[in-house]
Amino acid sequence: MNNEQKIVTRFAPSPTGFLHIGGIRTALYAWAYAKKHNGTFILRIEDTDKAREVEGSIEHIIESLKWIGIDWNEGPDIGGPNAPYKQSERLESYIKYANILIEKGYAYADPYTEEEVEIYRQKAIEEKRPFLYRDHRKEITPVWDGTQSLRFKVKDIKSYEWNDLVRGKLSAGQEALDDFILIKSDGYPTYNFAHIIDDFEMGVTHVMRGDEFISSTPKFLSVYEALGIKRPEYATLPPIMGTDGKKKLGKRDGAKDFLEYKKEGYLPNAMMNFLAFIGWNPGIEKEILTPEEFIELFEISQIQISGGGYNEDKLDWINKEHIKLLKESELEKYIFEWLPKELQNKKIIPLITERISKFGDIKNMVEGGELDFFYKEPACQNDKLIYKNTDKDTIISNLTKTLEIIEKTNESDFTTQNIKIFLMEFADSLENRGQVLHPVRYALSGLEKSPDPFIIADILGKNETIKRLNKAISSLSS
RNA sequence: GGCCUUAUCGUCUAACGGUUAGGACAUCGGCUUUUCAAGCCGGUAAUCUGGGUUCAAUUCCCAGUAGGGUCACCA
Repeated sequence: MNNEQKIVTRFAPSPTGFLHIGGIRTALYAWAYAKKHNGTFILRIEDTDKAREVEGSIEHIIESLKWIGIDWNEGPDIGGPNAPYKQSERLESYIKYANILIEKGYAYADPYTEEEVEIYRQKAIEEKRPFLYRDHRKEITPVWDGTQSLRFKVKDIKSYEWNDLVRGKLSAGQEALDDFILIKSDGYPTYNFAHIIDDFEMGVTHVMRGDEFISSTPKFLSVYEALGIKRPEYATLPPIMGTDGKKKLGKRDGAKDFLEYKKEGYLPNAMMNFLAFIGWNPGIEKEILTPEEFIELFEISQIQISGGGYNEDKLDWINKEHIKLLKESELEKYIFEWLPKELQNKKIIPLITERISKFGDIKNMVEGGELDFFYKEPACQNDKLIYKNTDKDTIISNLTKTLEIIEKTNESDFTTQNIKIFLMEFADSLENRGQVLHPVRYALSGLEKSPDPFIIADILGKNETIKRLNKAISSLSS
């Protein structure tokens, strides 16, 4: 039954800075597809543009992928049977295939300087027509000595039609075919050439890529034909649009470093879940998926065609749902990472998990200052201690009674549950519970909107609770 | 401008010729309630326009419109 080919996918970023969600999503799909089919997932670094290279990018990229939980079978950090995994270290391969193309008459040294070509290009732009280098071919070209750029020679100018796993039939006009550069004058290959050679040598079977590559596919196809090698399957992913829903998301228009999400306190599994659904949908109603469930459900045929924006509200919701999925120990670890030392108390965990969606992410929640009162004594205003139209003396009396209840409670019985039972018993004896619960809550938190008084008292502890109640009583009495 | 490509609630989407066009997020209302949040229940809300094809179009075809991509010694 298992005579199908081994699936090999890759993610091939260039080290020109950070990765944003678009890049991570491409990696995610390629990874999930390989995982699902027990295939191989390769991380390859496309560092052929030394001018744009940003130091530290590779480490940053690796950190981003690892954080969300994407791992690879072969890569620059771990090696593998097809090493090396940086294009800058694979130059001999490109030269080898470049020479084959020269021999076959499919490549020639560029007789023009960059400036000369640029003049032709500008003219084409002014005349609002596509620029085609092949319109300016020279009869005689120099022998390639590695100092000029090497161009591919299109012999058969035709329209191409090919099948895409996501989009189905795709096509391109003859204008998409041109004598493009294979090897730059600095000796490095262009993406257009290098990725073909690498994918071939590494045995890549499926390429997940953005729609910006549709137009250049005829160029790739013509190289495959010239070399007489088989191309991988293409799966074109839908673009991720910016929050405005219009322009495609890119670094220039504010796409953020993927690691920012880590800094804001999103869970990696939530991010994976969120990203998985931008451009893919399993067609079932379940929307909260663990990585294992995602891999199991993932199908290329269910990748979306049209582009979609992303919705940070939905990310917050997904994150909240994933928080619910955490085991107690994981939850504690996750939350404590974000809390100042003074707040690292097990009792605060339920309070945080139930209120996190108000803030979206945990970083916002902590920095929002809503938890500050736990370790900073609040400043209470007398009039705000009063519940509705209750008279002041009743409030004082209720606070005093509460104080007695608290003082009577043993240290060992001082739990959220017990405090609630004791206080509610008293509150229920009044005409309105708010006449005690409101002033107590405000006295303890100093906030008009806060968690309930029972859990606050529990977290504060008996002594601090007594202290704050006393303060409120004396403030009202004076 | 040429070429390529896309189009369902505000947003992300389901539907693969026949459905009261389904779900989720957001929003609105109700319940609960000491406030906020959470939770539960319910509501509003969509097939871009115009032509075909068909007994029947969200679905297939064509055009228009609007978006996106591409036309680098960037990937």
